[in-house]
Amino acid sequence: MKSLQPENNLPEPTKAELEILQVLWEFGPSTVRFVNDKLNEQREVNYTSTLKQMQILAEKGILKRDESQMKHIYIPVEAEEKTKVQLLDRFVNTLYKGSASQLMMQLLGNEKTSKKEIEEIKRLLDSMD
Amino acid sequence: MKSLQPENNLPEPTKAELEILQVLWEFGPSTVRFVNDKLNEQREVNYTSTLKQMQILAEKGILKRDESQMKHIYIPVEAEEKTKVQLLDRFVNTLYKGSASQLMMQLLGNEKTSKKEIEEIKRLLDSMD
DNA sequence: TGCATCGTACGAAAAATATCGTACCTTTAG
DNA sequence: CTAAAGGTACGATATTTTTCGTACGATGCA
Repeated sequence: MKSLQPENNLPEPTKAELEILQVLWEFGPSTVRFVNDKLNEQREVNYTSTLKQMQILAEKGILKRDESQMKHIYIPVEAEEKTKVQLLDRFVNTLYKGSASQLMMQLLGNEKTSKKEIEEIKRLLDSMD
Repeated sequence: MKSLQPENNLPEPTKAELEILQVLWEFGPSTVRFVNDKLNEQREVNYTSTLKQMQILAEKGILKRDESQMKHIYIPVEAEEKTKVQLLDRFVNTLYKGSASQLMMQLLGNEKTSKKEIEEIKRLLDSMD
């Protein structure tokens, strides 16, 4: 049986894994309890489910953990930026054959992208010269 | 057991499903045979696997098919743009809390985004006024 | 000390995805 | 007409991802 997973580098985080990463990015290194509480603000999840996920993430090398305390602290191995860049890169490649400007066009054409956002982007570009 | 799938609208195409959609977008309505051949240029897939996927896509309402011939022709229901916009939207929301400009910053900061791409983007923005 | 509370470990079930084998129908070349 | 080639249908199996139940160790405190 063939695999769809990209053989290359680090494994792509799954949806549930991303949810957890987001919490860690936003609030910094945390315990399972903390992450699970945050998740439950959005949807019901069992504590042990979150625990398991975070253990898996640790196995995969996406998180590391500090076991010196009884309450283990989990920490993302890679910085938020790096992981996001990686995901973005894959996204652009998959959907836009690597063309960032094509992606841009859709962002700009999207009504949900506000005038304010567009202004922000322009300012960014200008400041790059 | 809880579901991670967004309850809202149309189901998000999976990886394997996206592969198929890309072929249809690029080459227009096609037979399973054609799509499968294209896929096999990239990786080994059994004909019946592709067939099954496309049937599932049809069930989900993502593809429709013309059965008037023996060789069924599959056609994407939604236009390429619409589907991509939807995926992009979800992507921005998930990773950047809906901030398009934040996504932009990463695109621009990414070394893989060439000077040429950046120029292209600038031209785009200017032509929007 | 005894027990409620809060933690981790871990196997296994459930769900979602992806792949394939086999049956069987149609078309076509000979 | 018949066999080979090529098509669809569809259940079964694999794989991956997600969730949960149960066991059991630490801690805190009456």
